[in-house]
Amino acid sequence: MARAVTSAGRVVEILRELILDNTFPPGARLAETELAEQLGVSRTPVREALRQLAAEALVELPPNRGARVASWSLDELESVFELRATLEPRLTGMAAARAGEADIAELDELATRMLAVGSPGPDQDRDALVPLNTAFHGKLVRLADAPAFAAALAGAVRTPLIMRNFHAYDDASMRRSLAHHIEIVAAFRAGDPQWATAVMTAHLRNARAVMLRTVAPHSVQRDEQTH
Amino acid sequence: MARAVTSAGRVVEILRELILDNTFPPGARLAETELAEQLGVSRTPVREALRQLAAEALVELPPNRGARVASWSLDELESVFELRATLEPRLTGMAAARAGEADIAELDELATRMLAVGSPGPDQDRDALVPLNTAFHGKLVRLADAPAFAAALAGAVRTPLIMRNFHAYDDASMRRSLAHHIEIVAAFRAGDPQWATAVMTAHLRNARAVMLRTVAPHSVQRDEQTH
DNA sequence: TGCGCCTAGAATGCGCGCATTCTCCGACGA
DNA sequence: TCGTCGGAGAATGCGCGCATTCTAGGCGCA
Repeated sequence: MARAVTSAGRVVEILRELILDNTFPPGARLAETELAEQLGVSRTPVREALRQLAAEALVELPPNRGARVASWSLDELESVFELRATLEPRLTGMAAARAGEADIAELDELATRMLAVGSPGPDQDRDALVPLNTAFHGKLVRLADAPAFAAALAGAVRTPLIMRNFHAYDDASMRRSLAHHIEIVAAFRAGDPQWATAVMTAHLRNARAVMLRTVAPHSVQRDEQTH
Repeated sequence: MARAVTSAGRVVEILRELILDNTFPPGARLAETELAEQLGVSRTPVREALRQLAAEALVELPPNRGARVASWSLDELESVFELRATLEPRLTGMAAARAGEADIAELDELATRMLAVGSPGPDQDRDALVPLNTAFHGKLVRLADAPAFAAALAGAVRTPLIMRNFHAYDDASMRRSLAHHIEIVAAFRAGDPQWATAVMTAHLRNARAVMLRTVAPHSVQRDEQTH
């Protein structure tokens, strides 16, 4: 990602990363003064950054009451998956129709590397999966070349616990997930958008099942402080 | 809509309305100093508002270069319709499954009033359609009770020329559009989500055709100034 | 006449400080 | 003991001003 040239832009990137990393958990207070001090800028760029993040639904910003990291209820998380399950398969189909040889090779490379580092066993490295997975899905989004879809999806993916949590996968689900990437590449190679669409649907349903098992037991709503 | 209590919040609402109203056309410059003066506030809340609107993709905000109203290419507009055509039918189906008697009566009322004020003839009032139409679609969104869908859709609808332009409809398209609302209510009453889904798909395809006829002739990209 | 450099003006980026509002906590009364 | 009231401290809302960057127009030179 291109480094922002303004202070406010940098603060946005830093805060977004910290929120998605769960360094600031849902409900955590984001005090302007404190953040400004820690980041070495004045309150002004921090305020602007918080406004932008509020528009992205990453933080809540009630008037006169300071900013907190947004919380997602189970219903909302399910809704996010439902949204992805609606958008991504269709988007994958569009991508399949447009992918050239070089694109397919790139996806193949990513899927293969994910299979290598993600397969259950002594060499498994779940954290290494995150950037590869992001790259894979990002490539599909770019191939589809549908700006509004990309924007809508970006909003949906901007949710903690999503796209960033491979530790929750049991071995069987993980194997399925890795196989899906490979199969999507096969569908691309076969020039079969419907096949690709179907696999992506399965991919997301699998991810949804993992999420439900992870989140259902404990509550998602939290109200931690960070002092 | 609840009035914002902060200056920055009010500025956001005012600017958003002015942009969607096409008072500030795509490409128009939004100078902080000038806006602050006109709105009777300092530059600080204006800056924050512009940041938020930039996050909503309503304005472009390149560093050190001031804000301009975002432009939408034909491709992007088509993509917006594609997105709506993907989300709204599904969302309508969900709404159909949840609607109670009172909800259906409310939708019926809206659809009937739209038919009354929108039907071609001497009493036609295309501007009166806008709030009714917004209310109808908004009711569907609320009924579906899918927060992520609602957010994604809100982003898509925040585009000039969309949902606000009934003047572009020819008589036949207008009659179809009005009939669709009535038919959706019928599908709800019949408890048939698939029927509702299908009608909504047709509704959006019809709207898309109108848009293409409207926009295709002239370019959408513009670069006006407002001084 | 056309191209490039340079300067004046204006606009943005952001630090700073005061007025207002909120939160927390102790005192008072039921 | 519980609930209400009130004040001190802290945080937010926003106006203001300076440093930096961009833009426009004029001048010199090829």
